[in-house]
Amino acid sequence: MAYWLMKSEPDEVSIDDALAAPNQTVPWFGVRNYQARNFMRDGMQVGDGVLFYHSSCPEPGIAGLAEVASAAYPDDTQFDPNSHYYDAKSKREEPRWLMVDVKAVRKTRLLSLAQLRTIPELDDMVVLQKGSRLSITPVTPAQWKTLQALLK
DNA sequence: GCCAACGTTGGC
DNA sequence: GCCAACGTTGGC
Repeated sequence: MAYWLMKSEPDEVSIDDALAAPNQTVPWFGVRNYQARNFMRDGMQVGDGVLFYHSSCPEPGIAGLAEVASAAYPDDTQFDPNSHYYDAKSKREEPRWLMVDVKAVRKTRLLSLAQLRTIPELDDMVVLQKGSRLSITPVTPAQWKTLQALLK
């Protein structure tokens, strides 16, 4: 069992959108970073815990809890010339980009980035490191436990 | 809108 | 393989 933080722009897919989706599950399309892809491909397992993070919005922070609901599989948007996520260099026989399904568990109070930075136990969280931009980052069991207590 | 930080591309 | 130039992310 592993834990992850996954960023989503609420204008695109918010925790409310995910909760309203069929089976509270959304495909996590649009990841175009190799490190993040590799986390999905090599690190994630069905049932892993997910912190649903809202980014690029007025108040960025953790907005909900979710879980990994599928293994990694090809992200079809890479083959769609009309998609913002189209990648002309990716071939169907050898898809470059993958996604997983994410099932929303519940909405939480918004634990803002500013608040997260004040919690000493979370100092080492990857997402809080200077210059961190990765849209998917690992979370340690200790960090997860701390956050669960805060988000009860 | 600004800009720091990081990732990717491509010439050499 | 180096590295400059460019593109993107994302907080502010």
